[in-house]
Amino acid sequence: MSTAVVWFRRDLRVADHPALRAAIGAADEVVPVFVVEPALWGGAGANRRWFLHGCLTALDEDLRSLGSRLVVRHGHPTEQLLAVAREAGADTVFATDECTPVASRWEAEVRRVLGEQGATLSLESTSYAIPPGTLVTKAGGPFKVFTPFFRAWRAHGHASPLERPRRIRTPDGITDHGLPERPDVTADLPEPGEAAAHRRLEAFLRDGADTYGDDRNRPDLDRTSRLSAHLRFGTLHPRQVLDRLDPDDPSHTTFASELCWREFYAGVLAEWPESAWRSWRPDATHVEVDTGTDADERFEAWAAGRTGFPFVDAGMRQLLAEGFVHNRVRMVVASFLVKDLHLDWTRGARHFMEHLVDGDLASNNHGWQWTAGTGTDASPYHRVFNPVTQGQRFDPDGDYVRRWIPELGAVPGAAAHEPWRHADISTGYPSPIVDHAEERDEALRRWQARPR
DNA sequence: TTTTGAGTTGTTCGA
DNA sequence: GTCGAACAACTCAAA
Repeated sequence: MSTAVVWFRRDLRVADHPALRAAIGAADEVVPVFVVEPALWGGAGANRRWFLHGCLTALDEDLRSLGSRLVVRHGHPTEQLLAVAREAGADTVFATDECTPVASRWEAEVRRVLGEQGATLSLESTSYAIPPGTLVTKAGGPFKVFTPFFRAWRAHGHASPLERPRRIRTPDGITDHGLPERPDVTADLPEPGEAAAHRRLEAFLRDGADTYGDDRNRPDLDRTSRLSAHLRFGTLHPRQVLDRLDPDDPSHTTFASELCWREFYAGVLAEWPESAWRSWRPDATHVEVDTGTDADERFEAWAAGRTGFPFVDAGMRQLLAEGFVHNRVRMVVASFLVKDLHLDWTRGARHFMEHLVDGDLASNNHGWQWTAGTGTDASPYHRVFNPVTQGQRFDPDGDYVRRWIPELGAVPGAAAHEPWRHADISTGYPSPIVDHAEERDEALRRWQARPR
C-alpha cells in the first residue's frame, strides 16, 4: 500500500483540485492535512478565521462523504507535515503552489526538511488560471501594465476544471489535533465552504453576470459576484468560474478582467515580494505622510465611519458589518485615507486586512498602491476621487449610503451625499472632518514636492 | 536602439 | 447642463 499526503492551504475544495488528483493517482491512500500555523492563524483577523473555520469544517464533511477525512494539525508546517508523512508512511506531499512570499519560504523549508528524510514536496498547479510568472512581455520581463497583461492572459487561455474525485481512501489512526475554536464575530459574514461557493457562483451567473458591465460599479444595486472570499480560500478556483463565462459576451469579459486583476497583482507581488508593504514606485516612497495624534484621530474617524462624508463612511461601516466592501467604494475610501487625510497607505491596507474576509495580500495591498499612486500605474497622481461626486454618480438615489448610515435615514434621495445641506434632518451625523478641495490641493502639492 | 502609442476605475475648469 | 481639454511628465510594451 502506498500513501501520499495532500497539504491543503488556500485550496479548500475537493473538485478541480490538481494536487488532490495527483495524490489519488500516485498512491493507494491519501491523507488530506491542514496545518494551523499559530502566527498565521493569529494574524488573520477574526472574520477571516471564522470563514476559514467554516471552510475547513465543510471540507472535512466533503472528504468524509468521499470516504476520507481532514487531518488537522497545529504547529509549524515543516514539523507537522513530516510527522504526518512518517505516521502514514508517505514519501510524497502534494500541495498547490501559493505563489506568495511567505508561502514560498514555507515551501522551500518543507521541501528541504522532507528531502532530508527522503521524501518530496510536489507542487501541482496554483490558485490562478495562469500561474504567476508564466506570462512575460516580448522583451521577456514581467508585465507592469495591466492592459497588455490582460491581452496576453486572454490569448493564453486556461485549463478546463477537473472532475470531482469519486472516492478517497485514507488510512485510520493518524493523530488529529482538531480545529481551533471558532472565533466569535459580530459581522454578518458569507457562508463558507465549497458548496456555498458554487451556490454563489450559480446565483451570480443567473442574476448578475449578464449585466455586470453596467452594474458592477453600483454599490446600491449590489450585483457583483461576491466570490472574492471563495477565491481567497480556494473553495472555488478561477478556472471553474472562467469555464462558465461566455468569452464573446462583453459583460462576461469585464468580469473576467476582474479575475485577471487578481492574477496580475499576484504576479507583481511574486516578482517584487518587498512591494507587499513598501511602495512599488521608488520615487513614491518618500511622499510626506502625516503622523502623530491628529493623524491618529483622523485614522480612527475613517476606520469607524465617522468622517462626515457619507459614501466613505458607508463603506467603512460596511467593512465592519460584513467583512466586505464593494470594489468601487474600496477605491473611494482608500483615496480618502491617502489623499484627503494624508495617511500612509499601509495603515489603510492593514485595517482592510484585519477585517476583510477576502483579504489577500497581493490584491489588497496592490489595490491600495494603485489608489495611492505608488503602484504599477503610470499617471495616477492627479486622480483624486471626490467622495461626494463618486457617491452621486454610483449611488444615485443614496440607497447605499442610507443602508449603512441610519442617521441619514430621513435625508431623501441623492441629498444623502451632502447631509451638511440638510442638517435639520440628518441627526447625529458628523460634519465633514476635512475640506475636500483643500486636501486635494495639498495631496497634489505633496506629490509634486516628493524627493526623487 | 529608437520611436511611438498608450496607460482601470478621475476631477475641474471654462467655453 | 454638457462637453472637451488640461492636469506633468513618465514608464511601459511593442514595433
